[in-house]
Amino acid sequence: MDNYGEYLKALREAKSLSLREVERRSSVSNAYLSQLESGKIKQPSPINLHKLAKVYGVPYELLMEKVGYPVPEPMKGVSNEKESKLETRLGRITQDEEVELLDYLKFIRNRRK
Amino acid sequence: MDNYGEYLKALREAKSLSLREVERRSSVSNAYLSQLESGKIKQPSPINLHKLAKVYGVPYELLMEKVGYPVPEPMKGVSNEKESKLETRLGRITQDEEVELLDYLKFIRNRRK
DNA sequence: GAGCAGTGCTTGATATATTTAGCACCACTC
DNA sequence: GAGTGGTGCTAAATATATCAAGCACTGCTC
Repeated sequence: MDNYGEYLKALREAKSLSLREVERRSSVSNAYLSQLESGKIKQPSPINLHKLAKVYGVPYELLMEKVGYPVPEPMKGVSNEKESKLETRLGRITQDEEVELLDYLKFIRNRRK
Repeated sequence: MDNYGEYLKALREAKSLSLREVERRSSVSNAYLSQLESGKIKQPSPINLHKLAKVYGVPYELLMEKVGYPVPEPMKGVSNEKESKLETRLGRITQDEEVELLDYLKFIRNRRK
């Protein structure tokens, strides 16, 4: 519910895309994208979130959650549980998972200014 | 995509609830409910859909789907685990980063099901 | 340095979501 | 049969989402 705008901006910058490039790929106007990123839009349409999720390569549900929309139950347990060591706790991860983790880590690190 | 309004109306009538009773239970105005049921609203907020799903006892995802919103797709290629040394690829990660990555991985894995 | 294409951003216009206030129509009770 | 209180529904008002147009700024090329 807080700052999903900053999140979107970080995603875009992590991929080095301009607002107009995202507009081309998602059919969401650059003007609107700018407003999204600066926190001027409270409840964007799930349809647009879905388009952006595709362009940025992040799960649609994650964007929904960031915006503050309810997310289907099976995915509710995103947040908390006790974990310890990375390798031991993760076990083996798939190629796809690794790609996503790397993307996400890049996002985490770009987040701090 | 067509007439989710009729569906909502059928749900309400199946429970023998009046518009105002649903308003009481969901905090969605009876006026708006009426418009929803008569097909005058194209894209209701997921938040309201979630409220109604609760009142009517149907899965939130179903309402989302009926309205025409994208619903989370089960991950397509869970594909073969190509082993990798995660740490060597990620480099050194901080404790905070690790926590976030673990949460995110949990999210990824909960997503498909 | 004029021209041009790209950048993020704002503004005004239009569409749509949602609510408040109120209608007209039923019951039922006194 | 006037007076309640319930029903679905609508109109007007407000809020918000979204886009088209355009601004001011940059960097590049001739």
